[in-house]
Amino acid sequence: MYNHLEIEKKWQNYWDENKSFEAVNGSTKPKYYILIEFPYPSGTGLHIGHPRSYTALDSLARKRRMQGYNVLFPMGWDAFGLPAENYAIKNKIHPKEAVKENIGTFKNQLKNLGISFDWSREFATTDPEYYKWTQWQFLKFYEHGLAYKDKKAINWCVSCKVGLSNEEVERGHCERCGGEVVKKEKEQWMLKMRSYADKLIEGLDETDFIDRVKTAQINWIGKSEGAEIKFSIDGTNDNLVVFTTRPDTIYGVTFMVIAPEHPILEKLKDKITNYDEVIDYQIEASKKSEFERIEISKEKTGVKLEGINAINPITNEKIPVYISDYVMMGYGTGSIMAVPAHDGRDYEFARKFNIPIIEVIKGGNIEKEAYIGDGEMVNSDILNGITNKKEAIEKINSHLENLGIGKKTVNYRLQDWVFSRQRFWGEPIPMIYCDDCGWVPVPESDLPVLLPDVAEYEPTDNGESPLANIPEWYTVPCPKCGKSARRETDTMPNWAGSSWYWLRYMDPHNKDEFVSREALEYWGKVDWYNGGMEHATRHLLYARFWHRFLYDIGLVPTKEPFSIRTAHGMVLGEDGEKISKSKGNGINPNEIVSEYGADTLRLYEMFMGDYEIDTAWSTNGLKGCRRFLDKLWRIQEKVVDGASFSPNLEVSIHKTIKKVSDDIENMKYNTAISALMTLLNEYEKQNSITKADLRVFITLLNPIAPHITEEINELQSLGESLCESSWPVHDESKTIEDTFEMVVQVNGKVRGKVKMPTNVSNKEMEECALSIDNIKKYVEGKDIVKLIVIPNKLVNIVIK
RNA sequence: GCCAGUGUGGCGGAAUUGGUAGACGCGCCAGACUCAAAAUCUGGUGGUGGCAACAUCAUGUCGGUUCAAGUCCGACCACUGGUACCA
Repeated sequence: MYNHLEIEKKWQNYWDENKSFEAVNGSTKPKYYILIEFPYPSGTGLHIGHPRSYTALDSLARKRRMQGYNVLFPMGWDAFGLPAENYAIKNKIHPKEAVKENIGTFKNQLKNLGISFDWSREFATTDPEYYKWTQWQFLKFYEHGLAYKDKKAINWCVSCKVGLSNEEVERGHCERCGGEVVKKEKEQWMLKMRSYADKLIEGLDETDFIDRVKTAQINWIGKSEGAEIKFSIDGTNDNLVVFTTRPDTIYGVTFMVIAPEHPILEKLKDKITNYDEVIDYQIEASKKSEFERIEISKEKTGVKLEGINAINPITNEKIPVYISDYVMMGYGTGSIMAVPAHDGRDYEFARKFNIPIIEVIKGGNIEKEAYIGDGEMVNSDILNGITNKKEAIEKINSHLENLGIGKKTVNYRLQDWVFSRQRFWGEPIPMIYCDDCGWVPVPESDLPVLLPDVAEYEPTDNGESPLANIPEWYTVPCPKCGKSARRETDTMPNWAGSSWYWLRYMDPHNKDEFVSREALEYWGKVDWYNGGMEHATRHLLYARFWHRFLYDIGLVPTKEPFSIRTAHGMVLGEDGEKISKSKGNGINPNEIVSEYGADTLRLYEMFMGDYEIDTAWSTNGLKGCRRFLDKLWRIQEKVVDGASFSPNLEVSIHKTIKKVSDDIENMKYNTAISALMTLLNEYEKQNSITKADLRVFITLLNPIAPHITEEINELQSLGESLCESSWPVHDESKTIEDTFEMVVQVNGKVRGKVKMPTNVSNKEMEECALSIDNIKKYVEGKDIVKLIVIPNKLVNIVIK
């Protein structure tokens, strides 16, 4: 048994005092930038899941340093956000006080884990010196026309009283509080992320993100190619433009549907004879929350617009127009051409409202259901007889284009980023509204726009930010004309500060620029970025958009911010369930560290399973890891002088160097550790081991269990401290055993095993295989059809 | 519905990418040490049959390819996460 409390503190102090992990800008060593998502410093401290990703990337950082890299492995705090604000409301203290306290707790916990962060670069997104530059970058978006204010029906969380982006809504509920989300018309600052949709898709080619992250992003952006087609309204000059991915089915259009909120209704109200009914339906639809619209209304509802008809531009037939909430204003054009024969929703609607159904693709039975498969085109004039969908679409597209009634277009699921939050604890949006000049940006020299020190942080009931209650804060002279004007009182979303933080780490104390050009050029891309899967369509998308914009305006030298992106699995409770307060299945990292030591916790979290996959916590498993470290501690009794490996350990050592080196690169820490366990078991069987044997072992283990390995290194005087040593390199020729166990199969079943010298000829293997008693038993009296020999592995005898 | 992931002993999980299924760890059983316990050490440990050698079954299910399949192909089932009247 060793005293982990003493040893771990000792080495943590050593690293601090020696600045062992500080990165140097402009060093001649090759650079390597490792990043983990900085945490939100909550009041409850570190979660047992945090050390999993932190240790993994810490191990990589420590290995890279030993491999001679100038490693940047920074840490900071994503400290704006609702929890701090809610805490402040409850306890009547300024959120910045709560944040300060929580950061202290977190930092202390991280230090106790021995994570090799470069603390000299630490900052929080709530530091005015930092958010000054977040505001500055917002002004750049504004300057380049990518930030605009618009009145839009946005997602509104009823209980937080705050607008949310699409990315923040989960199944119709607020992702933070779980409260109901409704649509609400509100003036919002928006960032034109949609115009970056293609760049965000293409940019993925320049990254090494794991596939499931790439797929999640591509799906979220939701690119869909199709056509816009103009349908005129009979007897008017008005048109309805629809978006469709299947223009080839246009001959099957028997009605149109428009969203209840569609602006054309207002325009046509004099022609619509049942306008009262329309209004009733609109009111009904607006009362439904997004959630209800999806979950409850399986049954199609709608109202026919009496008194008007649309004209199918290709057949010139009159078709009815309906409003229905199954068509959304927010996607496409808010109106569709309905092809009931070949679309499930249109089919349902047509059945309910007794609308004719025209088959245009052969292959299904339209009496029973809509047919969505491929087939021969029928009832389609110029398209008749075509069986290839692509061909049909191309033909009709060019036909429509020639007639001037349609054109190819692309639609995206991705929306512009709703960038306003009606909250106190966020970066103030640096804009001023003047009655005469309109929106005027705050001059750069006036940045940062600081948050005021006040006592009340409650949002107002009319949906305004708490800042709207503070006239002495928001009343300012217009920067343009000097007249009294009003600051924007909304603040930025929580995602703003995390959309460029990796850049600031490169040059965190710069007072003149958000980051210097030299630092940007030197550090380039983040080489390896790790974070949770839950951020694949949120933070990671915002961050890439933001960075790409900075690239486009020449502020950063790389198109994409991150090269490798990995995602860790969650640590589940001992019961296999997601850890939550209500289940009471939480594990306190502080207790684990003080009882078993940081090395044990680190080792266990790396050993518990595949890094990418969720795994249940097991205190017994943890104890097993401590047992391994105790064994390592005891192995010191066997050490004798010796500068080379023990001859009977040499092969195992070289194999282990290779295995551990490869496994760390591939995030397969669990098998790296099991290889080390196997090697230690071998060491234990020896009467003595050399200093070289021990030194290489603790060097390989050091990235994962840095404290105990440094201590043993010092106690046994094995060499300079491990954090200043080099990573061992294996000798391939020494990884080969001189014997192997030959497996002998008969018809693919293992029937015998025998030890053979490595690299014997195929012939010798065959002969030896056939001489085994148990094999003879099977082979006797049978014909040998084939003999398959895999050198240094097996012989398979195929008999008949 | 669609997209992604997962499915292997009592448990967490391995399997060199088509070549000994179950590495390593946990748990359990037996033994050693001890007055005793803990700790530690040694041995055993997928099921079934057998004293044993060995045989046989076994990687969610069913089928296929192959000398050989956890791994490849085809159908399906279950769970988890994401997403959704997306036209």
